[in-house]
Amino acid sequence: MGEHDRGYETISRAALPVATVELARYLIGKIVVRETPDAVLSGRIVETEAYPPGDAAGHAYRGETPRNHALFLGPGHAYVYLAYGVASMLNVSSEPAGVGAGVLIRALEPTCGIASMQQNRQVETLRDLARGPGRLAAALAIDRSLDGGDLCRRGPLWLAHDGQGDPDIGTSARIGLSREIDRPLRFYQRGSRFVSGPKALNL
DNA sequence: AGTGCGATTGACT
DNA sequence: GTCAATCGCACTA
Repeated sequence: MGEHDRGYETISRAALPVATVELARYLIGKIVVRETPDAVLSGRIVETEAYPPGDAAGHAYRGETPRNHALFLGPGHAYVYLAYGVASMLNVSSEPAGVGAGVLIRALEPTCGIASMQQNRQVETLRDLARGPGRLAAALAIDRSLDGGDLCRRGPLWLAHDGQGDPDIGTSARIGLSREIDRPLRFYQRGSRFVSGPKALNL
């Protein structure tokens, strides 16, 4: 491993919580690494949402389809889909293989490859590069071609530990849903300015 | 085969 | 604060 990725280490499958809500909390403070032929991009996860089994707002609620197949892989696989025909969304699959559930990654604090992210987003402001799920995917050049990928191995897209201590985690209702709107399944790093949503939701 | 609808974003009043 | 853009996919017929 070289300086270009700050020596990040992969997160083993065994280390990932299998349960969706636990995984959503666990991922706060972890690193998403994106490797392209041109650059290595990474950011610290500051906001997630859990979509556990049986959740009427989850994409797996009506059973497995070609689109949501990746949610049914074991923990630690990428589920990427296109929302509103405009924005790609990155999720981490959870629960044992055959059970459809996952965690949406909603915001990152950029750590490496910031110049490339600015190029990908056509935006300069550090705070706005990956604040929001669609922006995050755009910043890291994530699209459906990464759907189903293994996030526990080095490759085009993977998860890493960072050296920091455990962050202070806040909880709230999820954002942008029309169903199951009151469940406290959104998690975020308290006080982080890289968290999306109304500012009242990052206290 | 046709239709309706988002786990959003950015531009505008 | 409101609102349109945009398209893959699940659902209905």
